[in-house]
Amino acid sequence: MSLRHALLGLLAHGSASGYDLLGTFQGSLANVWPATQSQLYGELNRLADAGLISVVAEGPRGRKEYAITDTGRAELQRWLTEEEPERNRRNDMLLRVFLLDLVEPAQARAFLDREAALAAERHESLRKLDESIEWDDSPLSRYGRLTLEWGLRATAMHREWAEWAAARIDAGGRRRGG
Amino acid sequence: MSLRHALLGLLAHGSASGYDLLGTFQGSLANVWPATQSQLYGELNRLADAGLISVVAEGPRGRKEYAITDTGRAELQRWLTEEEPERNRRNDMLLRVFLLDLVEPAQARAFLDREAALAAERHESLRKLDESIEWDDSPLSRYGRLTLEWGLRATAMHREWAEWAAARIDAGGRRRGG
DNA sequence: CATCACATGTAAAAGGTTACATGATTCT
DNA sequence: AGAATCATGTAACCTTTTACATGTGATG
Repeated sequence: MSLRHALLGLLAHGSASGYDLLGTFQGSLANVWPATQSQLYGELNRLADAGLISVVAEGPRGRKEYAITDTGRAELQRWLTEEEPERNRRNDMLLRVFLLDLVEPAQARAFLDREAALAAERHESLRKLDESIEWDDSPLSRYGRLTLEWGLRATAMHREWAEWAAARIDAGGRRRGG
Repeated sequence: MSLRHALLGLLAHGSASGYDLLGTFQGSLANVWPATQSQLYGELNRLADAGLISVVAEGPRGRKEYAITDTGRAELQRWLTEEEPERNRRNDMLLRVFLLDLVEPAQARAFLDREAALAAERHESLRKLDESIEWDDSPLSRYGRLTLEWGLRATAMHREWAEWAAARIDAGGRRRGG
C-alpha cells in the first residue's frame, strides 16, 4: 500500500490538493510511483477518514487542501524506517526473454535490438531531464538526484545487457562465455 | 495478463500439470514472474475454457495434465512478437529514496548501506545459482542464461549505485557531482 | 498407521486500470 | 461564447494475495 505513503510523503513537504498531488505523480514521481486520478482521490479520502491527513482549506471549484497530521507523520516515519521495501520481482520483459526460444532467432535478435534502442532512448531522456533541472542543496533536490541517477544507471545497464545478449544470439549455440 | 502467457510458454515446451507448473514458478521463474498456487489453478481453468490449452491426461489424485493447443500456440506467438512488454515503473525502494530527506541523515545512510548489502547478497546468490546450473546448448538453457545475466548485472548496478549514494549523503549538501 | 508429498479447488479482500460523470473558473 | 484547465467523484472489471478447504497415494 505504498500509494498511501507516497501521498503522506508529499504532504509532509507541504499541504496540497488532490489536483496538485496528481501533477506530482505525473511529473517527478512518474518513473517511481505512478498513480491514476481515480486511485488518488479515493486514497485521499481514506487517509482523511483514518486521520492521517486533514482538510485545512477549501478553495474554488470544490478544491480541498490537505495537510499531514501528527498521526500521519508518525506513520510515515514508521514506514520509512521500519518497513522493508517491497521488492518487485515481476518483469514482463525478462519473461519474454526466458521464452524467446519459441520464436525464430532473427525475431529474438530483433526483440533484443529493440530493448537496447529503447533503453538508450530512456537513458537519453533522463539525461536531458537531469540537465534541465536546476539541482540545488534543498533536501528534495538532493534525494531526487539520487533516484534519477539510479534511472541513468539502470537504463545504461539494460542497454549494455541487451547488446551483449543480441551478440550472443548471433553466436548461436556454438559458443559459451560472455 | 502475463501469467496467462507464462503458462502458455511453459506448456509450449511440453505438457504438464498445475502442480508441475507451480514448481517452475517457484523455481526458475521465481525471479521473473512469481505466481501463487491459487492464481495458477484458476488461470489454467480459464485457459482451458478459452481453448488455449486442453487436458490431455488425468492421473492419480485428480492430476490433470495440460497441453497447449494450436490456438494457444498462435496466441503465444502473437504475444511474443506483437505485444509490447509492460514496463514496470513502480519501485518502492526508489520511492523511499525520494522521501529520504524526511529522516535523519544517519538513517538515510543506514538505508542505503542496507540496500548495498542486500544487492551484494542477491548478486552472490545468483552467482552461485549460475555456477550450479549445468548450462548446455538447449534453447531454454541458452535464453535462461540471458535472464540470469540480467539479474547479475542488475544487482551489481544496484550495489554500486547504493554505495555511491551513501557516499554522497556523507558528503552532505556541500558538494556536487558524482 | 502416520506423515509427507502430491494435487486441486474456493472465497474474501486489497490494489490498480479504465471509463464514465459532473461541474466551476479562467482565458481568449 | 467557447475552450481549456481546474477539480472531484463513482462504478465496473481485472489481477494478486492470503487464507481456507479437501482429498489421494506413497513411504517408512
